[in-house]
Amino acid sequence: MLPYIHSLISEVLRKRSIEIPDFTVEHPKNPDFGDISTNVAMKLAGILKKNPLKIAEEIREELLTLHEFLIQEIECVRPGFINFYISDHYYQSLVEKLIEEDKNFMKPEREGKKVQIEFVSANPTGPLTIGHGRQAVLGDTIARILEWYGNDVTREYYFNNAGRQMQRLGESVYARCKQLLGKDYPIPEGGYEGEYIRDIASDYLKEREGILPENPLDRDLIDFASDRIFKMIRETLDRLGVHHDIFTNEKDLYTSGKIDEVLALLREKGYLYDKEGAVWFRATCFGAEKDRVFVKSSGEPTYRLPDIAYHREKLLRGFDLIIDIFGADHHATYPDVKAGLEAMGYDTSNIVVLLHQFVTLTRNGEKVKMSTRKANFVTLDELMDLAGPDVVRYFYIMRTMDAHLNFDIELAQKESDENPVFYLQYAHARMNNILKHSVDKGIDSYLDGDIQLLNEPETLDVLKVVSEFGEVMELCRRTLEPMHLTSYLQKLATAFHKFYATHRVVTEDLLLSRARLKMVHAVKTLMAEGLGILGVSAPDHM
RNA sequence: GCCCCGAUAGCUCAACUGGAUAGAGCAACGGUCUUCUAAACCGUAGGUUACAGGUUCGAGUCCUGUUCGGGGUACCA
Repeated sequence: MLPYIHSLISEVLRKRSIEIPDFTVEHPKNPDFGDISTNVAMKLAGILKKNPLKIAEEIREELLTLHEFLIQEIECVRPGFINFYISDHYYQSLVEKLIEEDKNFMKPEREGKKVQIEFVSANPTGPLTIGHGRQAVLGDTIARILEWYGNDVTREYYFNNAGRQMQRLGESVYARCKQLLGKDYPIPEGGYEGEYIRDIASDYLKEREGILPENPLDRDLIDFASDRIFKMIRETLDRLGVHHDIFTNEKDLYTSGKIDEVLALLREKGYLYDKEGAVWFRATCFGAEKDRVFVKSSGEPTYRLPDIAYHREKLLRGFDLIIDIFGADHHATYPDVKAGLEAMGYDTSNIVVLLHQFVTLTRNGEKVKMSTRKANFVTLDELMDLAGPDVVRYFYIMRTMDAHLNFDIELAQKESDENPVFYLQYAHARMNNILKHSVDKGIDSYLDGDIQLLNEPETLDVLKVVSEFGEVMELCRRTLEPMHLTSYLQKLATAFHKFYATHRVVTEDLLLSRARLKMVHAVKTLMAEGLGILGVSAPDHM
């Protein structure tokens, strides 16, 4: 509806040969200002050097000649706003549209882009934490939104199974094995101290019949440990409803020679130089303050190099859009990756980096400091034990990724009432129950209900919220912020609960009952669709 | 020092590209179930949008500076 009004106004201006300014068409916060409002006259006031209210009146006159039946009334107000009142008929018609289009309600033409989205990407050194959870849900929900638009989305997990972290993991398991064998053997400095390490050590000894390799950095030991941890990670993600299509590991980039290719290309373009035994990249050519080391004097690459090689692979794989989701701590690294790619002559404009702020955990009103190494964290699994996957998913995307997320353990543990998720699910269950009740009452069909009977304010308010669905989805896609959908569904549920409280659906009045049942059916479809995009279940009973 | 995020009701947070009287939930207080689920609804109360300037018809939103909090700024990942 908003783009439609926008185009109507543009048409009027074009007809009058007035240059079209950058103006907004929106739903005003205050219902006294109509269903839709535009500031076009005020934008034109400066250009035309005329009174904005006068301009508004002129545009209104012109619009009235169009005899647009969807618009009931147009009014011009104080500084120069033009407010539109949309006819009830339009809102009522949405009920039929929703039933007819079902899951394609307000969905535009298939976009058909190839999208790759990388997220979570935690190295297999321990269970996923609450911090990883935010990224998992954020990435998956963004993927669902893009899929809704008919894009082909690849969910990808990139991990490092070759570096120093893996060595520390091996050493830690090794130490635990030694201890299990009755030896006094300390966990190395910077090693992993979690209980899961002990379990892995115990299983390792069992499966290898008590034989421990002599070298703590033994490949078999490390692989055993990382495989075990990866299995845990995948089970956790599975439980959360997050499924990656591809797992890419850093080790393969070395064995396949991709790292060397990048070095050769950069060398060829003249962006590398040797200094103090290390290989340096001229990051300053791309706006960085300092040049960066790509290969240490020890001969090992820094993390930037495989990151660049990996992203080069992504570009070569031919995606229309590449999305990376990182925690705020990565904010300094992605400019280097982009610089490296540009140095090789690649266009990085289709790479979008989304940074989310951290998750802080509070327990008894105090912040809990988390560290995987020290194992004083709450895992994502434990969180799901407390609150269930639906609540966890919802909580993670309730907020913009730009803001810190405060996860209150007490609140998560609390039974339902304070959980906004239940509010939505309850609305859905209620709608389902009404439909079920109508069957019990012997109303066998309502799809031929007369939508013109849906004319009370509370009923139309529900449909007004329904009318905004397309705009909200568009907003989610544009900003890649699923949060807008959560607040929309809250709004939808509120409108419905209010309708429910004022109007009884199934009554003696059969015609009215049918009309209302039809609306309930339609809104239930939309609520289920919205929850589905969020990856939250829509229960029929609660 | 420099870079990135944030600061809005007692608490957790909204406010779509600058729009009209800054909104929800929780907590507090008061109402509403013989009728489709009260996990709901209605009402009361709660604000100098961290601070100071600036830009304009109009600023929570944009610009500059300040304060506080988080994260970066490695031959760690």
